[in-house]
Amino acid sequence: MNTELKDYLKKKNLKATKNRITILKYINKRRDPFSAEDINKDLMDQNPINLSTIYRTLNIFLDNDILQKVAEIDGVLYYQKLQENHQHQLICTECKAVVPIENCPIAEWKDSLEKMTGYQIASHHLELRGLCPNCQRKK
Amino acid sequence: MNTELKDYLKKKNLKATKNRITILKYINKRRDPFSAEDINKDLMDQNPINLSTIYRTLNIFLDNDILQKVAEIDGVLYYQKLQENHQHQLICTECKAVVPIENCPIAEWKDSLEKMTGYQIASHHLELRGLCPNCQRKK
DNA sequence: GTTATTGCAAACAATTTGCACCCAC
DNA sequence: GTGGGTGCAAATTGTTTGCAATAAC
Repeated sequence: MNTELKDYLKKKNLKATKNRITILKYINKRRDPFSAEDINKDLMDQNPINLSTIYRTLNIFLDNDILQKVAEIDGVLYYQKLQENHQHQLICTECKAVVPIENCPIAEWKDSLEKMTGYQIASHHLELRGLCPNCQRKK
Repeated sequence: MNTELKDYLKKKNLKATKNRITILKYINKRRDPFSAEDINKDLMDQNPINLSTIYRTLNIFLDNDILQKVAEIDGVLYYQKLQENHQHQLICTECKAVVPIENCPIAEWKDSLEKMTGYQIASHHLELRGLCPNCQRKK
């Protein structure tokens, strides 16, 4: 049972505990960013896991390139499964729904920006905010 | 003394207190993003101001379009004087030097993104990171 | 059996808040 | 003089940590 996930963790030199497998499953299922609190609430009924354990597991998953931080909003960290391809977030300011954006115009802009500034640009972080179609209707 | 700053605050319907003028001066001088703690440390010698007061003042300045939040890093909020024209930050990962970037490719991209997603995009936040010319030489 | 992981409670750090005093108007 | 601004201490909130019990190997 869950042999695949167990092997995945072991390949990363992580002990395959019940909690880690539960959290890993959760991460794999969710397409949008989530917080530690989200995990805690969503697993409460089936597999309650202590908040400290969730935080510790998230940090271990970050270190092992399973997860990535995608935002920090009002003092809350949001995570997402590490994406192979570069992507950004479009967040609804009302309901907090998130749309991942795949194509990004920054790449093409990078060269000219490096020439202008002399900087050697290594990475960037882009967050867009607005109203989702649903919340527009409610206004 | 400081008549200009006093009038500026009064025009915004804010009482022109000593603390507010001191903080306003600080904000006007600084070109790069700063935290509440930065203000506290930098004013410690000349004009010590209580941290609560600094936080309260920053929030009032945010509400009155004097300030803007520019980042939230490791649980710390960073602010900057509200810029008339839209701008972003290019931050050196070594020495933390900041170059403000005036032109931004997102504006042109906005329309097509709104069509694609149905979102009504209100704002965006872009942060670029890399090595400044100085720190490149040192490597 | 050994060592890493877990749950619990306590610690932490940034920010906010309640309250009595004080200053700008 | 009055009401908003301030300092102080205490509360709050998300996250981290110390420690004893436990589970993975």
